[in-house]
Amino acid sequence: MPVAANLDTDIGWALGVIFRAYVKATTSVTADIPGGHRGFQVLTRAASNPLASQRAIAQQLGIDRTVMTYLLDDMEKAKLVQRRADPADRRTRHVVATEYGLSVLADTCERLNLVESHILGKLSNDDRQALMAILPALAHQLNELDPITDLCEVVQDIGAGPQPRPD
Amino acid sequence: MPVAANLDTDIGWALGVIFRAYVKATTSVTADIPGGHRGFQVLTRAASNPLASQRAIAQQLGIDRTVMTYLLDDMEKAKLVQRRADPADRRTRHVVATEYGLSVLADTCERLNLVESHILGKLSNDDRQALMAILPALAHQLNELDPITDLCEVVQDIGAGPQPRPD
DNA sequence: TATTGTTATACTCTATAACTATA
DNA sequence: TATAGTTATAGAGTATAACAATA
Repeated sequence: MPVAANLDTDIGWALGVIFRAYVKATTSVTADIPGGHRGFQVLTRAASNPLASQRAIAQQLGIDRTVMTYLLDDMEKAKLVQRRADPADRRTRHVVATEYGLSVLADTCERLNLVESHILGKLSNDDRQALMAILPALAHQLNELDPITDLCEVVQDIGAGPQPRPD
Repeated sequence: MPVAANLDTDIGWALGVIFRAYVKATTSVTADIPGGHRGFQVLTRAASNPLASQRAIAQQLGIDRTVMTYLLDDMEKAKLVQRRADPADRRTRHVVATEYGLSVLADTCERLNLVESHILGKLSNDDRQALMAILPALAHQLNELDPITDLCEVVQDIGAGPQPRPD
């Protein structure tokens, strides 16, 4: 029986390897920020939109709202951001970056670009530019296309499923 | 102060979103296999190379060797693979897929391709083909380029680091 | 002594639900 | 009633070190 799967065509494997490598490589770069690369992303959102609520940031970044609470607690302790009650709806809190947070962000960005260059290192210029264009576009699509969860329905129509386990 | 970082150019964010979407979407597809998509990858390696040792598979897949032990315990209980002592070096164990394991693998592959198509759904044909070529190539490079760990040295040369925290 | 694999421990993430305060 | 945020708990995943067997 020939096996169709090999690692060269397994996108999941490739994504995992690349993502892990990215996280590993950026760990030292984002060491100043609680939560590492995730804290960095929160800081980015807070800096680019001072009216962003916890919930909005969490949704955009795929972070659970309960995790967001802990993360922001740490980031506030580190003086990177501040929570401010929205006067219009006192349930929601805006996350705003402090001056110090902005300086850390700028510094981190600079070093992050170096790491990204290193990660994408041996790709040709064409390939690199293609990736830098396609990856964010795809991510945006997936982020808006919310219910990725239920692919089982799509998939269960194709056949009888695997053979019963020999017990 | 203009902020250089925005999410559109943040490869880390894009990778995270895409990887999480992939894992989420494949969870139901790989439900037959202990460890989900990771168990699937182990099964793939075992099927494509019956002489692959635990250590070799773990290294290739970026799985800790202690995790590999638990994972293989579960996969053996599920009758998907067997451990066989290498006659040449009795410390190492080969991981071989069972007949049942191969059938589960084939079935899973089929459904996985559907999920991948769905994930890459709205990309143009050109973009999809570009991704399917670049991603695995990059992953291979990163996997061989072992010491991704120490980018701090590269990075620490560029400047004084962030400003001191205001206390 | 070095390596493969196993076991045990602790630590970090994450998911879930219950709770508050607002609307 | 529904929503934003918080808190507490339990579970999964992960890292670490100590250990046995073999080289």
